[in-house]
Amino acid sequence: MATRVPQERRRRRPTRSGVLLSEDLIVETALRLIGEHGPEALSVRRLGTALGCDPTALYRYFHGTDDLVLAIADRIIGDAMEGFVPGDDWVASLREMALRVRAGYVAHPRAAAMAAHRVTRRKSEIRAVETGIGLLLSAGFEPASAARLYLAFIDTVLSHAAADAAFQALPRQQREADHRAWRDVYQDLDPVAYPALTAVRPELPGMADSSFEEAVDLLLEALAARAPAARGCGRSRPGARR
Amino acid sequence: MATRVPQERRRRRPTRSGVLLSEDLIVETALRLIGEHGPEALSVRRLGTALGCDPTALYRYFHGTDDLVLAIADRIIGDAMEGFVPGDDWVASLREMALRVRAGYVAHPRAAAMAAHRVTRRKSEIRAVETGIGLLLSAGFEPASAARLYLAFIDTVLSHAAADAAFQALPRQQREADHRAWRDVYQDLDPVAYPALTAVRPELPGMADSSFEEAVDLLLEALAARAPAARGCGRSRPGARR
DNA sequence: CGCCTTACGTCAACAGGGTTGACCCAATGC
DNA sequence: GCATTGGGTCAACCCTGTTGACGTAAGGCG
Repeated sequence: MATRVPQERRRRRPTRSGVLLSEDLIVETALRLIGEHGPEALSVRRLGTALGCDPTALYRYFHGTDDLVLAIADRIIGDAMEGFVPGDDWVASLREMALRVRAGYVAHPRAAAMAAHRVTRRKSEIRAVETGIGLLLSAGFEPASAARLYLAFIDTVLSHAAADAAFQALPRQQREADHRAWRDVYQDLDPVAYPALTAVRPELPGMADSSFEEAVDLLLEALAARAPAARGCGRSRPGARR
Repeated sequence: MATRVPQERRRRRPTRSGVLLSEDLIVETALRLIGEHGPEALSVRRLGTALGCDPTALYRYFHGTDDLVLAIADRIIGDAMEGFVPGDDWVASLREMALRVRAGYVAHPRAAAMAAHRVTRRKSEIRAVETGIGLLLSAGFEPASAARLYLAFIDTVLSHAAADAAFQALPRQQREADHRAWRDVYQDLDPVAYPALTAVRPELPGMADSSFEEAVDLLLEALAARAPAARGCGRSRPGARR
């Protein structure tokens, strides 16, 4: 099979059910499908029926599942960052970027779980990188530091977001089991063998919650502390948790 | 099918090829299989043939794929943390924990990619949590802070490790394409539309590398800065990158 | 020592997945 | 209006996890 996907103009023909396929329509349908019928709903075959076309028609638009996934990922990034304009405060701006990306991923857990660690090399991703590195440059970092630190920042954001998304993407049963684990298993431990866990026992149920914001805040504190145009050292926590 | 998995003693019978199955043997074989034949090699059926038994025999030992995955994950944690003893320097100790966990995950990419975000609720995981929280308590944090910050720390470590593992787990073709993206796509951008990216252009090929250590160092800096028994504010970078 | 129970290895089958090559119609360029 | 060929369709292949039924041999017990 020649999986040649010309992205020039195309010579589209209405599908059996009358729909005109397009890259955008496919990606949108994929996201809708995931949103409506849960994380497991994304498969070439189901996507085909949802679009009212033969599943294999998709191979005319994407080289394969992977290609489709990258397109979906870039769409999520684009939607999440839509309307975002970086403000004067670079720390606050990075923080908002982080929250937006995470929200976008959690809204599409299954897709995010597949795509979060990839390089989409598409429009929206490139724009986001441009914005982020721009913010660090505006903070006074050298180009080399800016690139390196942006990578550390965005990787943390993306991987945390992916973790949250992966958790959302679990079948309800497993999700609840993981959640209960902190209440159940970790509650009945031998105090002698596990003194630290015993000391923090009341806090353990909270371990099931996401640590996303705390992690981002810690990271931004460290960045602010390292910034040439420093924002001070001790007290620059950009936001309180909970 | 009654997926009842008694973990008491069992009444084992040699398999058709003469092997005596056991939970440990299955987990070890799974890890070996992944290590030898690549990330795609882990499937119930292949695991069955590797063990010299019918694939469905595994269901006598694990409730399903998920259960098996959790067992594998805990084994990885256990192997990675084997022989680790926390030292006097809590920052250095946390740093070593991070590096060990990451090394363990990257060594078993496919398994890690499936399991990194789960709560195994098994022996090795519990021991690791005990150690980590103990370190933060020893640093002088209140129990509530210790639990919360440990969560932020370990989630960052785990999700970064998972990201690295997920990348390793990609088919070679996709892995190389993602890697090349930073050299190719991101090199030929319009300087007017993308000033920041143009400013850091020489640094972009490095974006393909892992930012794990940088992120961990940033996080540990922030933790050290927040610690009651402070290690000082500005200059506590626990390790230099590269 | 030998029976009975039942754990557990095996087998066949099902539903779903991605991907392919062949087929052929109709939209487009000339 | 004709030739070209993009692209929608169909059938088929091989993979996956999971199940219920089946029977054999291991272990407890008399």
